[in-house]
Amino acid sequence: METKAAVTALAALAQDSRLAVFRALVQAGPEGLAAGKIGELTGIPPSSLSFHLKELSHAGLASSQQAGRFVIYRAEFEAMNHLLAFLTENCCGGNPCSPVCSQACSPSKAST
Amino acid sequence: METKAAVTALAALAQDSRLAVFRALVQAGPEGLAAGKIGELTGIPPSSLSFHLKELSHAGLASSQQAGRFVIYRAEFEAMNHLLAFLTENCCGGNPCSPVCSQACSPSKAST
DNA sequence: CCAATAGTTCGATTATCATTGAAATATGGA
DNA sequence: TCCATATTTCAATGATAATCGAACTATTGG
Repeated sequence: METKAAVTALAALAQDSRLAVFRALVQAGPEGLAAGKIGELTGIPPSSLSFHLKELSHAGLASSQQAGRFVIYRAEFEAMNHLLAFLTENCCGGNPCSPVCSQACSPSKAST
Repeated sequence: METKAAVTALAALAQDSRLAVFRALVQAGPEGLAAGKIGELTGIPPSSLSFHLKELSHAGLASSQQAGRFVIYRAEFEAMNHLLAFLTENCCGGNPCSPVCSQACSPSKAST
């Protein structure tokens, strides 16, 4: 991941509403959430929400899919992983170290 | 980690110069870098650099220590880990999953 | 085709942030 | 003490971002 993409992604997350939206999507998992449901969970008004969802999508951290009248949004887990990896890349000059070793979630195999 | 701290940390990283500075600090490891050295590595002019270092420190992502004429800056690895954990917290609703499992650096024990 | 539901776009306003030269401060050595 | 080196503060400027009501588009069912 290049610097520019990382900055864009970080900027997308560096905002109250968008961080709340993104975390909701992460917690929802691969099934995603309809825009309306996100609004319900976060209390963000529709026009603002749409704006923020577009930002997240544009940053590559979320994707959308039309499903009838609804638009389903999903977290882009791979982009997220790339971002985390970028932030800690070559930690401590590549020498054996332990400062930064995040363990995001259960390492078990996906059940979906 | 609460939302506010996370937004502050993300905002601190969501900027070209600061991201470059932070990554340099991560790669430097626990020994840190003098401000001048960071300027040398990144090409950021002193006044700008000082501004950005203050932002990173204020966000809790870096710390500083006076050492003679120099000021040594270090990445705050623990804050970083908390941030990464916060972003992926309760991933997929806590169910066994694999979407987000970053492996930041060698899991071996620190040698420092 | 019409009404209802789901989301998005637009636009005007407000607020916040990045940049950097010049001046100030701090430290160490002769 | 005095100078050179290292870093920070100040202040003015320019640029970018957040907010949200109202109007618009899209889809479904009757």
